[in-house]
Amino acid sequence: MDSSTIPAAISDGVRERILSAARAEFAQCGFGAASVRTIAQRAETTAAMINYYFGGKQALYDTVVADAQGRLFARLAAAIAAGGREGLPVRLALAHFDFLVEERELQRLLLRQMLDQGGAVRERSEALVGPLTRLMHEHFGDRDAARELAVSMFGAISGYFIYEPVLGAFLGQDPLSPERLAARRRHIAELTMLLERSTQ
Amino acid sequence: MDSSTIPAAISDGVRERILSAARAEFAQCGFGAASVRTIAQRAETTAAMINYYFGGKQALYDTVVADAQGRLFARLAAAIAAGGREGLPVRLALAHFDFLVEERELQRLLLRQMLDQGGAVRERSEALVGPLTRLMHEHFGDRDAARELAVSMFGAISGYFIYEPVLGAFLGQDPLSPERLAARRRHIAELTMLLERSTQ
DNA sequence: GCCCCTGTTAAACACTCGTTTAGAACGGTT
DNA sequence: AACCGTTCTAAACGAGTGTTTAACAGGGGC
Repeated sequence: MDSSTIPAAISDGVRERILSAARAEFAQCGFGAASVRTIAQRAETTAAMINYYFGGKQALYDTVVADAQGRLFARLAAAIAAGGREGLPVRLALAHFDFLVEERELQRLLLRQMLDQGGAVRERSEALVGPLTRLMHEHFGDRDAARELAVSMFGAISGYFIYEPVLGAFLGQDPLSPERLAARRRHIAELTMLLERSTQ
Repeated sequence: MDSSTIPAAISDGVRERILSAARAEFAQCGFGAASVRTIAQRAETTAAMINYYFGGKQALYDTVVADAQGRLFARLAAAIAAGGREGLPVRLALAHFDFLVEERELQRLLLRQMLDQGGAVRERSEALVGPLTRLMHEHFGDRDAARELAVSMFGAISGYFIYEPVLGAFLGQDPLSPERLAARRRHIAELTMLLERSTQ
């Protein structure tokens, strides 16, 4: 919610306002249910401006999604580049976790993209997953067990946020409170180290 | 895809045809992007029949979602009721895994529901999560570590299917092939036992 | 002065949406 | 026979969809 109003007031470039409004709206409603008029209203413009700057609803969506994918990948790449072999799994896991905490909007966006256009994601995923996979192989080899564990860790990390609406009843407290997030972060780090040891 | 055509041919009750067409369409497109006319076409009827039998698009959606939630919960409850304390975590994990393998459509449906109407899910989750949580507490006590691990396991299991479009590039093979699914199932069981031991 | 280009607006376009309505067909009851 | 409720169809309704269009400002170059 903040990300559509506050940045809109700071930078008053129409293109940027549309982009951040679209990010919020697409994340909230998905591509099909989002309306260009609503996006324009959030960006304090008219719908025609969206076509003027981006060429159409689909092109705007593609821009927003590519941007989000790039941001997530940059975060993970930075975690890999940060240090040596030591503690890399924990760095990767925590980078993913922190990304999801700070950019919950982008997670919704990318999740929806996976649900809506799984096929399109499959085609483009080579460019995104390829480099990350290669870097992982440099560090861990290409053992099946390591790959399997990596999938489990990514699922465990993002699952906490995906199932957040249901976790309140399960955990007995707000899953997104600072204390809860800190506890979850510790758990993720410990779990990663435990699993790392188990493959050695 | 099959679930909309084959069952429609078997049972030719209009109400049932609409239900299974709606399940497929809502899972594929989400509530907002799905169209009652498309659903009617899949069910070989007219859109007016949807209002005649269900009262409207929203009511049809609610029916479909409640049915899906009930099916998932029944599966998990059966896994809990199946035996004693011994091996319960593994039974629960594998029940969840098998549910997702057999009913991928329902997973998409419930995932979308969580994304689209997180608030509504939060309200209704007590009825769904409550009994399951109570049963878990009977078996594991209400230690924080056990709850945290349960969340991780649910995430790891469902994450495999959520990220399926991307996993092909990461794993180097079709994530949904029978051999791959069998390997993943073994991994889930081993992982669950490993984590169970770690909390004792 | 005039002209061109960029940014912006409001109106209109054709279309789809969910829902409502009037009426027809049908089987069963009286 | 006439009547009834149920099931279904086809058409229409108003609202909202993405996109296009024509007109309009305003600044810089000639």
